[in-house]
Amino acid sequence: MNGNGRSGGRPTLEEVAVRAGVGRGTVSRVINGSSKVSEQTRAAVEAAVTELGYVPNRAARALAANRNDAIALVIPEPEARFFAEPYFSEVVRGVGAALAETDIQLVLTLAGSDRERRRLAQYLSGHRVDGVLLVSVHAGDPLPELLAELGIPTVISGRRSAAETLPCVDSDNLAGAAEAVRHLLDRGRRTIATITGPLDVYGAHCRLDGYRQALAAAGRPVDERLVAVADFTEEGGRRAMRELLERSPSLDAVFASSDVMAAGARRELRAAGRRIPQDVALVGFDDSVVARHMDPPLTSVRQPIEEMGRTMARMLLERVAGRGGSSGSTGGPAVVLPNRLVVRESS
Amino acid sequence: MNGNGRSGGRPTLEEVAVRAGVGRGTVSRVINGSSKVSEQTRAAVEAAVTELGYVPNRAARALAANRNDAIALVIPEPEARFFAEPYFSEVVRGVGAALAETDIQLVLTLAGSDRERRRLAQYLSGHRVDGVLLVSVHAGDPLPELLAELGIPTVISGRRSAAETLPCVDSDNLAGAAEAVRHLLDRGRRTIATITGPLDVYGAHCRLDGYRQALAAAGRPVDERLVAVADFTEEGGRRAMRELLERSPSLDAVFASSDVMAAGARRELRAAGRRIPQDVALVGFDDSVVARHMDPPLTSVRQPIEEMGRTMARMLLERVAGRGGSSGSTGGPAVVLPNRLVVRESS
DNA sequence: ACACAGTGTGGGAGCGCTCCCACACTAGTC
DNA sequence: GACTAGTGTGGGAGCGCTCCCACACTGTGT
Repeated sequence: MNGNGRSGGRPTLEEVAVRAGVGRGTVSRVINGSSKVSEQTRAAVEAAVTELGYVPNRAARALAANRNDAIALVIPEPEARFFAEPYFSEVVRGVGAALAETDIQLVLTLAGSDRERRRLAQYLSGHRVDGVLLVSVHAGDPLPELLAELGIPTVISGRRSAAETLPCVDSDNLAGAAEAVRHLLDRGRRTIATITGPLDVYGAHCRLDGYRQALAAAGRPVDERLVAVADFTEEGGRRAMRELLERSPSLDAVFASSDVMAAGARRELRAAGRRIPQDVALVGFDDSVVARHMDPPLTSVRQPIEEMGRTMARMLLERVAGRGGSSGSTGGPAVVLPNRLVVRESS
Repeated sequence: MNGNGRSGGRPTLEEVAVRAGVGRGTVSRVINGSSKVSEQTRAAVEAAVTELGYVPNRAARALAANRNDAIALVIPEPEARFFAEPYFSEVVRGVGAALAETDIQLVLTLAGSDRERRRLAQYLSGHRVDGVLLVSVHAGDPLPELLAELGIPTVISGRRSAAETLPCVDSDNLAGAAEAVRHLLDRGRRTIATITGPLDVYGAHCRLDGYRQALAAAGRPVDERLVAVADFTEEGGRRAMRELLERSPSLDAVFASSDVMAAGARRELRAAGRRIPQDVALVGFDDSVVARHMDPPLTSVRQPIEEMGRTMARMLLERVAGRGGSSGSTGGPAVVLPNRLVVRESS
């Protein structure tokens, strides 16, 4: 047992106080940026802090203040979709950026099975974090309600329905999809099909609505035979494309609700001897690595994922800070960020 | 101000003790699985814990025990290479898996600039995590030494040199590269070129060595004109490919030290009118999304990244637990995991 | 002269745990 | 029967903070 870090270890508040010739309370006030400290005293304390290299002990602070200076990012691990793409890293980066200025830790939590998710709720109830960020929550997930009951501030990514009640950050799926379709129309495409995600996923639903609205706005009728529902997988995209080609052989453009499905569609189009973009223009959604490296590179709708992460973190911090008081935010708790079309050679 | 969680809030150790009709010390012993508790008492305490739904307060425990039950995963944020690929998610997943059984938190830390990294060291020393996982550390990075000085157990991913002194987990870059080259030889390729990463990166160096050794083992001379050094970027790969084609127009295979560079090489090969794999076989390294979605799909060396993460976490936990004692591990602190070649249509 | 609010400051109490010493009780030894 | 060693247990002390009450000390109004 060598030095356990106590004897001669990190300086404590008390030691700083002695050094500065003031009381503990005063040092605490300075550290926490409280008012009511004379300029002179503050300077003396700050000097002592610097000299001693004082860093507050997080655990002690948490214990005394009943606050943790930590938030959790809960990730539904089995969700291949979330993990596969830059999505994950970008969200993390955004959240990290928002937290960089503050003194708040990011605790990562992988919630795999349903059992693990329940365990997680208990874990979180140990009041180890001040708030929770929930990514890609499904409609039936019990976690959000559980957290609400526990009184833990929560922000989720992506609305679960049009009437989302929880604070959340989403991208404008409808507008993004509409822009993609408008782009295809502008390029002179006449028969634009779409491959959607599962329609019980709200985001997928919105993208389909965007497709419809863009066509309607251009005075085009929406032919339901040009709509194929898939499941966000490559194989699903492929199957959907096959269906579409059978139903409407004359199509000259496809808007897929995800890049991965677009990749599947591309394969099927190739197999059918259609050239991209000469015969059929193809647009995806997500602007993932897949899009950039596809052959030809895929035009895709880019979500501001990093910014979404940043926004989520900021919203959560606001909520954590203002807990109990009037939540403040006027209107709904949903922030919707704009998407942007990245045009490449596939359209 | 509604309930602040104190009045009638979470039960404390004391309350459990009263309920079970024992002392605080005894409950603590049961909670921490200590020996020296009679079976009867243990049962009584466990019953009380369940009835009350007791969850230990992490902060209090940390404060009293001078331990945190948390480790940090430090990520060099600006490293596009780390962030771009599934690498990140897979490491996190592996680390998460190793931690799932334990009660240890994963704190994510993004260290951007060098300044931020220094701040981080202080942060880590004050915000007390029990250990640190460092991913993709460069040769000149001061962080590992800083952490050693602070006495914080550390495990890094990837050796920085052949004589790595820190505990680390790496994949067998040399063997992986050798396998890739052997595969090309088996396919009957005669003139195999390679595109390497920057040779001051140890891993890149190893991959080049693997290339050389595989050729040597097959009794082939190594022609230095078939070696082009790049920088792990797509554009770099492209330039390197151009060079190679100029120097050795008759090459019929290329082993690139990363998928991204392979993607660049592929573009250049296409531009030069070479078909893949008929004219030139192409093999990458990393088995990233890029590889799977390339056209044709890219044969690539797959690193067991998730397992590396798991191993790192386990090593760290071991070190955290056995701090001060004889570190135990026989021999070096480096664990090297095997790579695996994933064969696809590009070769 | 008095009371009074306002401003800075010191320090007690306590957050919920772990550590460890003290103690009761048992069982074996001389 | 007193002495030791071992086993299970209770509870004091303290980890390093924040919270908040008490106390100067000042200035203003009566």
